[in-house]
Amino acid sequence: MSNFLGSHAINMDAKGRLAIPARVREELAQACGGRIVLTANADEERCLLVYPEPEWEILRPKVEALPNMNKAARRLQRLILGNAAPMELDGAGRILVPPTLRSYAHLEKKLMLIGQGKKLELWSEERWFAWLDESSDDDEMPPEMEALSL
Amino acid sequence: MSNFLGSHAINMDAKGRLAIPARVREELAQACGGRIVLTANADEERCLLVYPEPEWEILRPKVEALPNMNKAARRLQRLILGNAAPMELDGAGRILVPPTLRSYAHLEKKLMLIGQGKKLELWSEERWFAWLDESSDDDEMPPEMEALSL
DNA sequence: AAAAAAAACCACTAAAAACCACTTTTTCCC
DNA sequence: GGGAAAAAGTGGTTTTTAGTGGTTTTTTTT
Repeated sequence: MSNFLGSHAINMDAKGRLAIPARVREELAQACGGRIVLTANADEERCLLVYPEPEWEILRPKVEALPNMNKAARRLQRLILGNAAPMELDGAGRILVPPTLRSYAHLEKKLMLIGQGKKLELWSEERWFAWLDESSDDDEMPPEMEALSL
Repeated sequence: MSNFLGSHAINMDAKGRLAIPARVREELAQACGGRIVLTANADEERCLLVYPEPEWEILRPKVEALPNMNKAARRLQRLILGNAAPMELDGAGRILVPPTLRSYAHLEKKLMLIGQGKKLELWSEERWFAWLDESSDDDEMPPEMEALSL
């Protein structure tokens, strides 16, 4: 199973194409033959999520099965399913980010690609660094997190 | 079974015709030979729902069978059944949205078609983006959702 | 029967996707 | 450490396909 780590600065060209860094490209080739699904992140951080297709196919049914008379569940479904874009890397190892996703995550030229284990996150560089600077206003931790010893 | 994903910007012409994006058109052709049912969404979001006919025929009896001494159930029935419009794509892959549904969902020229798994949602572009910007005022999550790891 | 509206058909324009070539950076070997 | 070769990243061009708009024919209504 894929295990994405580290962060990479990348540039998007005028057509919305972005070259996946070679290291990541190799991992993607192995995990899914370059077949990925790009979608919106559901929480308040406006970034995109990059799933290898097999990973996405684990997540998708869970999201579709949520009880959608519930408002929070509907929102998650609309964001995750409603923004999902399956795609393949082109001959030069690039992907074309659809305009709707580009504007959702406020992507301009300079981007950051962040490894997150089974998936990757794609941020506007500006927003990534702004987020890093945010005070981690002490939110409630789930018990699994309380028990961690880093 | 059909599995609609992603969002598409589309324009409705002066006659109320709207061209289904080619990707979606292919999925519809496969799922139902282009035979769909268009109806109103029942929750507070004023959008339309697009069902492939087989999918609709699974849903319809369930809605009809609801115990309609209940006010919420009656409302659901009136909206879903009372607005349902079966139709087929025309030769150019377009559908003609009935005027009543057009006004229900406040559809003007610019629309968004949102994949939601077994169905699609059709929004006024303006309303879709307004909804995206809404704060996800922390509604109660169903337990299935609490347990998700995206 | 005529006129108007709706539906089906056809043609043109624009945008997206695939292809190709060049430049820059990195790595390996001398 | 320098040079050469290979790989990676970037940009442009061409071809195909999708979207848009107009026209004609058929049906319905007055």
